Amino acid sequence: MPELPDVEGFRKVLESCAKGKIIQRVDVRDTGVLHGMSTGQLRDALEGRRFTEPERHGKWLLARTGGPTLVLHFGMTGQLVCSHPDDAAEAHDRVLFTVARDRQLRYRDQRKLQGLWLADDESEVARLLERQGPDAMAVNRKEFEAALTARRGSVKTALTDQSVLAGLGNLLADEILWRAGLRPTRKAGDLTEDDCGRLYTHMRRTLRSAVAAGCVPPRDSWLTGHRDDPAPACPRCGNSLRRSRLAGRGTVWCPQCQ
DNA sequence: CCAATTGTTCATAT
DNA sequence: TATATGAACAATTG
Repeated sequence: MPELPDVEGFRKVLESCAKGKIIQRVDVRDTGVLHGMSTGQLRDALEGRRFTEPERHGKWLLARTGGPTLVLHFGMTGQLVCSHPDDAAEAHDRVLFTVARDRQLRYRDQRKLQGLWLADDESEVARLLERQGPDAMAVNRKEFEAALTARRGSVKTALTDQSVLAGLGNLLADEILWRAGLRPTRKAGDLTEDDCGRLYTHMRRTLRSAVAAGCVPPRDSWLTGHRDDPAPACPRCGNSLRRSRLAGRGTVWCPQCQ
């Protein structure tokens, strides 16, 4: 699930649930999600600290404390939820942060593809994010165009490559390309200035709606709402959508509109 | 048992 | 070097 809009939603969960609150207790129920630290090290680093304004870059969430920064990635199935400490932990609640008598932030993840990192200072934060391109929400038109046209591969591969542009995943890339009327297989380097402009505009519009919804919404008018239909039809022209495989991922597109 | 799944990374091939 | 591909990671579903 988690692409940029989902992670932005998790950032808001962290903000409303825990910003300004002191971390009273850290409970690790599954050490498999900890990267490069032990339970004790995580506790020692965070307990007694206060969560400050959280940040997001691409699909990464930075939980700052004024001291060490907790860095989170949600893989395909992770989420961040705000619960009551007395609520029974669910099977996939991996780490619990008690921040008030009645508030507990939970890192929940079914598959444990990513997890939690701890950065002692800004240079360690930078090291963790060093391979990330500009954030898809923050990038300006010129940077966007420069990043894309420098690529020789397909435009979909470029859009989902986090080192080119950070935040777009498989669903968003298909959705944006469909709206912009561009085939996923088009070479990024062959895009005209007009193509790039359209792509940028649709990326921003799509992101804005998806961030408002907290996910890439499976609406009827969106391509995403039909990609799992048995015989998917294009919500714009009604023709059958085509499925293929690109960059190792399931890709859906409309041969008529794109 | 097989394939597939929204993400990332690594090895290998081109 | 840059890019493409498939495997691996883990867990679950069809």
